Amino acid sequence: MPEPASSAPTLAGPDALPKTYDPAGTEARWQQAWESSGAFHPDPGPRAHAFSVVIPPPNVTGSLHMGHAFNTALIDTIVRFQRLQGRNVLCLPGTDHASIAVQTILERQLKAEGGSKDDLGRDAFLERAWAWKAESGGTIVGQLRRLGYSVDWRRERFTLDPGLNKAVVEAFLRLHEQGLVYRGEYLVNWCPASGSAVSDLEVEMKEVEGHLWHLRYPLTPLPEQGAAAGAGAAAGASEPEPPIDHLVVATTRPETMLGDTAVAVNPGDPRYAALVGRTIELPLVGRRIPIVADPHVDPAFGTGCVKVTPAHDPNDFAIGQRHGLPQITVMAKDGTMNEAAGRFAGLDRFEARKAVVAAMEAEGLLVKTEPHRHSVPFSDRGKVPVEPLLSTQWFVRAEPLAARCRGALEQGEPRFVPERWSKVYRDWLTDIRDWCISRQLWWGHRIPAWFVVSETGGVITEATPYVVARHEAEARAKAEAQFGAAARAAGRPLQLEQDPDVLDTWFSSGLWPFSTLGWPGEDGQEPADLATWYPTSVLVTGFDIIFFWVARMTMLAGAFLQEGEEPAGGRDSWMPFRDVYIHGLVRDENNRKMSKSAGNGIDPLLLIERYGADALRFALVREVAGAGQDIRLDYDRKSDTSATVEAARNFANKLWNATRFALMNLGGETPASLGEPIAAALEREGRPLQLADRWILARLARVNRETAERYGSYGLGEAAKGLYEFAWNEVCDWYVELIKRRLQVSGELEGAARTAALADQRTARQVLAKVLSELLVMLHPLMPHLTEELWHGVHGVAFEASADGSADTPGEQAEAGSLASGPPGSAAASAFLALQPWPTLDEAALDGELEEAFAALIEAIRVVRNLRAVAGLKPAQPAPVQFISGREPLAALLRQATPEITALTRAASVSVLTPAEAEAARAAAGPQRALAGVSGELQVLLPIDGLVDLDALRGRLEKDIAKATKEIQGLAGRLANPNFAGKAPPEVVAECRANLAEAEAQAELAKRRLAELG
RNA sequence: GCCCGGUUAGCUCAGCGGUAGAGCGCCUGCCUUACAAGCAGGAUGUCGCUGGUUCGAAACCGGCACCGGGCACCA
Repeated sequence: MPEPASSAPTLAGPDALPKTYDPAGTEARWQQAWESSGAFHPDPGPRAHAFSVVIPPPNVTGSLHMGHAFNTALIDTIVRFQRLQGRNVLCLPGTDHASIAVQTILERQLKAEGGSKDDLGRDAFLERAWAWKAESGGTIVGQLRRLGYSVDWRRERFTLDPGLNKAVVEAFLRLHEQGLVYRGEYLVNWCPASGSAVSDLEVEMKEVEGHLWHLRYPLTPLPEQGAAAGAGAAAGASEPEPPIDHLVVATTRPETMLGDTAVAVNPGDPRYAALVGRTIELPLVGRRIPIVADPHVDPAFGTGCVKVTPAHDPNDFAIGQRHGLPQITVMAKDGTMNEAAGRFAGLDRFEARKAVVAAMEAEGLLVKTEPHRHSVPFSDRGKVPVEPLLSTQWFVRAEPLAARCRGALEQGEPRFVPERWSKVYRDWLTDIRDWCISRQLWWGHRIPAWFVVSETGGVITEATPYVVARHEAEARAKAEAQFGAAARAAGRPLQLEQDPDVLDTWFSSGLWPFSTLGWPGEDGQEPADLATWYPTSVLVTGFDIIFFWVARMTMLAGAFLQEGEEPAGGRDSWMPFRDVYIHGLVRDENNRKMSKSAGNGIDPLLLIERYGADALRFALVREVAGAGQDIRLDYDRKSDTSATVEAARNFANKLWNATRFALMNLGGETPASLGEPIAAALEREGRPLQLADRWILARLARVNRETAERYGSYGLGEAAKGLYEFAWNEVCDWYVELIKRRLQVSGELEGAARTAALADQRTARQVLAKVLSELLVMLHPLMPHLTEELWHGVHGVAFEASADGSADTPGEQAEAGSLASGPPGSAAASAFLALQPWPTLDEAALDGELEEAFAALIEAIRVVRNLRAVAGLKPAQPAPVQFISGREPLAALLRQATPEITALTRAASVSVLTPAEAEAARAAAGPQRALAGVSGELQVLLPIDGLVDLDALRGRLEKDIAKATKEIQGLAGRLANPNFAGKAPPEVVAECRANLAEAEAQAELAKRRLAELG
């Protein structure tokens, strides 16, 4: 093992650290250190101090995509901030078994191998599924770690693991006891591809170009003529119309006609009123079916006649219920026609469609075929049209659960961020339909129901009685109690068979916020984790699963975390989360949602390898300023690069170098050894805070306050942007530049001058150390690895930590480019930046006036630089600078900052004059050729006769004049309006006047200078 | 049909009553001993259209157009 290079933290020499930040080693090292020290393993404690998040468990369907990285970045930023705030933070990770998705993948694999799940058998199939889970789950967990997720891996859960299964069984049982789970035969969405029922939510309507076939259905002839023919009011007064002998119906699914059991017309439709009650001879089938009147039929659409197929269409099903029509199923579960379809039996449903149309045409019953664009329900997973099919399934009665949630929402629970999503949630909970939860799949939670098959000849039928139980023994006991005696009397031993089906994945996901915390617990004892961390503080997820997941969680929590009217366990709410932070989706460069199936996903690992996890995180979070909005990630597929992430990487590099600069200039000291820069104390010591110090400390305090406020209220993008600007545009661009002169005490100084310079140097060092250190803390939630590394560098913690030899340190620690020589041992775990307190806000440092004044100073320097650039002065060419200002605060500031101005503008000299002094000088010496610029009321002159490009100067002045003139026109126009002066607030009017005066002064100055150029 | 968003610089987006901002890109000049993944300077917009409210509208209200999304769905 290489020696934990004692040279690495020798930060004084410029050679100690490379010029560019290399994230790979740093990130791996800290991930390892955080984990091995248990930094993110909280213990249960008082609820008051707790903060908890359960992560949305990714499906074990392969690997993570950018959406997960985005979600992770947001959650981790939030929980890391809360940790810095001193909360007892639990962030609980896990994965979801994704029943149908995983089964689909496995079946596809088997098919490719020439087999099928039925060849394999249920047990072997499940074995294979678990092997898949191990692999995919491992990949995903590895990716989450790579992002630096500060979760408690000890508490990692999988929706199919034993603890969660216990919760699922318990939930099913209790819902069943409450009558909220029932079994029955209904029309469900059947996915022929996966051979299972799916819920309404798993169906996606797609517009397709289809046909509308008009079919002629002959009426059954009346036994005797005339009786009913003239009875209809429609016939009117005139000639009796020829008697109607058929109806025409239109359909998009002709094959379903084989299951027709009626034709319906609107009850108010005069054309057909007389026919209601008569019958039709169903073509191809020969069945005699009634004509019924039902308000569902729109008389204006098509012919106003609708064929009714109760077993194959939801609307028809409802009509059938109203009229007591038989339900004839003509299709099998694999999407082929069954025996009831007569000669069409065995044909695939789409083949049958063609065959039925052909047959009707052959019989002269096809009236016409129209192209017709309409919506067809497709299965989300199977990607084929779903078939409404009658079958016996388990359902959750949704309305009572939804009602509780609607009630809670009226009380503001949960709080949606952004608020508008609450409406989407509420609307879905209104007029909700029952939830079909059984799936004809193998991979999932087996339904805890046992059929007493001995009661129905050894097979499961719709009529077979069942018991719901926690396990087979309990089922047997229950069955024995209910059916035992009768069965013995009848001489047939009780025979049980567990329901072969599994539960909808979302049933187990719906329990996630409490099942992961130990619900339902043992023997009625409340689990400690549940007591501490339920309700969770916030759920962070995409808007696309508000119905699937968010609403299911609130509904199920309402069933279990409530005792009577009160939340269980003495909590203040049964809701699984206080806030729901809804974010958008990550879209690709063409604004398409990134998804695996669309093939446009970007592997987060690719970007992490190129730019670092911190850069990716920062880039993603920075993009979310308008929360709830989708984010578009630019990406060049040819080169696997992203300008957005690259910019974040550059920021990381900027921080690296700022720290490098500090370490080279702090003389080996740390914030602790330097001590806090306290204004009063420094004053007493005769080395007071300088202007720039006070300014940056004022800015630091304000940024501290703003950032904490933003992090705490889901303004993560704004927090990121604010810190970026502060770090780069203020700390680096100005503060560091301003103090360079003070940090480098010249060796030529002697005696008292040297003592004073060294004292002032210490002041600057103190401020720099404080600003940098606190900046790193504030940035930590966004860029955890880099800040952890730099913070250790600044604080010199690495020295102490490496002193013990770090027995378990991996070899890579000593690599070049690491600030810390190694992660601290467990004893030093609390020395992690991740576990530091948020910097105390220094209220006294806040100074709005100073910030404003300093902004003016910066602007003045900018004007000088601009003038120099316009005049084409060489960067190194010194030039005198003259400021003319009548405003004392600024003038004083300029005088005070003369050394800084000199350094930052390459000034040969700096003088600050009042307008009167300037006039006097002018009168004495005559006009001088000079560059002139204006910033507010401040005039800036660079008297550099002979050095300048006169044409460029003229151009510049003419531009100034034009600009000022335009401004004068606008402002004067406003002031000329009597209503403005009368109605606008006085301060606005005053500001307007001041601006006008300044603009006029600017124009005049520029004109004068132009004239003086000759 | 119902309900949400969006339309601002070449691109991605902030701003949400006081006469336009950032990042990237672009142009000019700089290897200034923290950083060329950088520094300094610069250019760039009838703020979708149209009425209205207001002293004042990118912002508030009405209408329209276009783009995106969700829900429901008539055979």
